[in-house]
Amino acid sequence: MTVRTRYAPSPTGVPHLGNLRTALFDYLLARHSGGQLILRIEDTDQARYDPGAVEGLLQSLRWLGIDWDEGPDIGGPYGPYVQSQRLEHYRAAAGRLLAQGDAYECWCSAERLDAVRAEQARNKQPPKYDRRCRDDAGRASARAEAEAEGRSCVVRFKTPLAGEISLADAIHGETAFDLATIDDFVMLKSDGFPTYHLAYIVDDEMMRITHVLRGDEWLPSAPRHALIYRALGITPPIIAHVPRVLGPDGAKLSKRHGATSVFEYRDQGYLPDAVFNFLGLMGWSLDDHTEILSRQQFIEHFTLDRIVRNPAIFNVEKLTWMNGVYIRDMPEEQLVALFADRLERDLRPEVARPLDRALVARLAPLIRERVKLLAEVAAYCDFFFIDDLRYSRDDLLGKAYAGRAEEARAALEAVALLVAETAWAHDALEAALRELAGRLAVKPGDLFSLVRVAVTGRRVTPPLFESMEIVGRERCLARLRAAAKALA
RNA sequence: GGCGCCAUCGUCUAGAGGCCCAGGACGCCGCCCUUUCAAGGCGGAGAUCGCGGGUUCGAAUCCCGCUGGCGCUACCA
Repeated sequence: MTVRTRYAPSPTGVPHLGNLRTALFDYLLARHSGGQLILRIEDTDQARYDPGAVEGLLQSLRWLGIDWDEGPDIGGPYGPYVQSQRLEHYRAAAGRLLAQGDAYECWCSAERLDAVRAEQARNKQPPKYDRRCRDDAGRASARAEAEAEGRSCVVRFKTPLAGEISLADAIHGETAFDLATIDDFVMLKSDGFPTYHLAYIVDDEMMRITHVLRGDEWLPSAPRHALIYRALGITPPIIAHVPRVLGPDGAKLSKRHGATSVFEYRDQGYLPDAVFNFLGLMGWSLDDHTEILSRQQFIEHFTLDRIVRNPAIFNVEKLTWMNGVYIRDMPEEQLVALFADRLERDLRPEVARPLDRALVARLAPLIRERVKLLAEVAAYCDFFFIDDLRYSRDDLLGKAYAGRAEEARAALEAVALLVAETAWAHDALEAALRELAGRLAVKPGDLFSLVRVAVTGRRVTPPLFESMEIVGRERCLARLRAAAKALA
């Protein structure tokens, strides 16, 4: 039997990292076993429906490099893959359940339901539907009221009043639930749309899904699902309730923890490979030491039994570290393209575009091991592109030359003289400046710092002499003289 | 209130009775390298394996209880 997994998000907002992690697991499981990943849109909540969300969902998956075999955009043999287009199937299933006596119509008003729950809460009772419509008499009177008010009904499952139902979970094992604690839950809403419980079961069955991965917040509803499977005569798929991804304070990941959408990470310059790797390790591990895994390795090794049970707290610092690893390990050519694109976006507007790729290619090796986020690139190398450097007098003088502007000015003049005549190679430049430092009786590092700011406008830069070599003699000279002049 | 899930360094995790007075990674601290910053190398601090009982010659690993955190308890998913 081929494995068929599905990722079935609700289009209710921006794609969330936690959800994406589940999608990643679905993808990995499918690819590991040579099966298929199905994408299905669960838009059964008309109130929360966000029309732009589907496109965002698709984009975020594509960005992460997760591809699917059937879905709303590409179709497939079991379509449509959007639940709002499959209402007839849910109605048919509900009809069957009704006919079998496993469900009943409930005509109670929302107001009555609220009142019942409020009363239960006052009495410290578990809030549950009081089953007024479960028997014919109650239903008839409720129906009369409803029809007088022009309301329609919902369809509820007729949960057995007593007994137990047990269910198997691929991660949590077997759990038994007391049926007495389970409500007569709604399967079909009054607007004709199904609830999640009915819809996913009908679809998974029709779409031949073999493995269901979902957040473990669904675990408490699983016995309801077991009831539906049984009543419909469906053999349940393998179900795995995966632990969730939480914010740093242990609460549900939300905007106040910083970025929750993949797009924000993408825009900051996190690489899809790094995010993929990082997410793949949230709740799953290969062994006791492997941190960096390629997509292929993930696919090769991913199995359900190595998913942990406890929730994972999202740790951006580790993601950032990992991103740095990916930047350092990336093929040169690819990195240059990435840097160039990013620079074209981040550099001051007066810098002419497109950028000189050959120049980017020269500077890339100088900064690649310093950059953890693409967003940092410009700060490391903007001086290669900009001549109008902006720095303060204090920055220029630094600690070493603080209060000794005249000495600094003289030193810069001397450097300029050397720079004008030294062979244009970083090692020659370094040798010359070291020698000058000796003559000036200053520490080489102090002199270099002065020159660094004069030439780059920054106190933190790639290696100075390699940078100067790339900036070029004339531009270096101009910058040194400008700095000296500023100190005069 | 009811039901359920979870519980190893701050964080991600390894661990499926002896290999563990608990290993790796991020982060943190120190040293080395060094023109700044990184990267890299070396070293360190950091978990009485939530607590209490069992079972066992022996428990992070099995059982029970407790505590804590979280989730569900909607005509949301």
